Amino acid sequence: MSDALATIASPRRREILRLLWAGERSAGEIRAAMPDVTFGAVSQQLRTLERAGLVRVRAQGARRIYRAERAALGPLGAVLERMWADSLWRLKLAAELEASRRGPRPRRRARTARRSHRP
Amino acid sequence: MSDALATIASPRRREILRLLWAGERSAGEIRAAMPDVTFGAVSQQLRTLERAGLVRVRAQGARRIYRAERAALGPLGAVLERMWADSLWRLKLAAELEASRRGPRPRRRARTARRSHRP
DNA sequence: CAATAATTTAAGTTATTACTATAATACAAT
DNA sequence: ATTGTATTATAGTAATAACTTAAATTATTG
Repeated sequence: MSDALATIASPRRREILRLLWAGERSAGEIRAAMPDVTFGAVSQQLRTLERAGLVRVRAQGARRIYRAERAALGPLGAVLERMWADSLWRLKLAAELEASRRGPRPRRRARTARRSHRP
Repeated sequence: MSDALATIASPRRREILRLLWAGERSAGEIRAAMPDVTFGAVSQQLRTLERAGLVRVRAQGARRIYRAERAALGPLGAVLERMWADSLWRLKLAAELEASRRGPRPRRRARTARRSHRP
C-alpha cells in the first residue's frame, strides 16, 4: 500500500503524522505519545509511512529521527491540516482509535515461561 | 468505516465515485462499467459509500439510481478530481484494481449441482 | 567485551475487507 | 398468478491490517 490516500486513511498513522507535522521526533518520542500500543506497533506504522514516502528517517546515534515529508502529501496535506484544526474531527479521531483496535486485544500476561518455537 | 477518507481509500469505491461524478447512474449501469466483479460486489461497495454519506439512492421502478453527494467530500472532492485529471494516476488505478483483488479468486465453475447447505 | 538502551524484525492472533455464489426481495410485464 | 428483470441480502472464503510478544540488531557506555 504505497498510496498516500490509503496510508493516511489509518487514524493511527494520521496520529503519527500529526506529531511529526510539528517537527521531527525520534521513534521513542513518537511511541511515548501513544502509550496504548507497543513500540513494535508504532515501528511498523512508521515503516508503512516511510514506504509511502510520507516520512523520512535519519539515524542519530542509536536513535532514529523521523520527519514528515510534507511535499509528498500534496493537496492532502491541506486536508489533514484542516482536519487537525477542526475540534470535531479531533473527537472523531479519539473514537476511531478506540474502535479500530483490531489486532489481538492485550493478552493477560503469560503465566509460565515458554521456550521459543525455533531453537 | 463511515469516514470519508477511509471510504475513498479503496480504488474500487473511487472508481464508482468517479462514474457518479459525471452524473447519476443505476446500479446496473455502474455494474456494467466494472465487468471484472459481480453485481453483488458492486452493490456492497455502493452500500459502503452510502453509509459514508458519499452517495444517495433513489428508487425508480425496479431500478435504484445512485448519485454522488459531492458536498459530503468537502475538500477531498477536489483531491479526487485532481487525481482523475492526472493520467498517471489513471494508470495507477488500473494497477491497483488488478493488485487489490483480495477476495477469493474466481473459482472454477461448480461441476455438480450442490444442494444448499441450509434447507 | 559485557550490559544497557533504542529500535527493528519476526511470528502469531484476530477482526475486517473484498470478493464469491446463491437465495431472497421488489417491481414489471405477460 | 407466473415469469422475468433489477437489485439487495446472506453466508462463506482468502488476503490483509493492526496489533501482540519475543527475539534480533545496532549503537552507547562502563
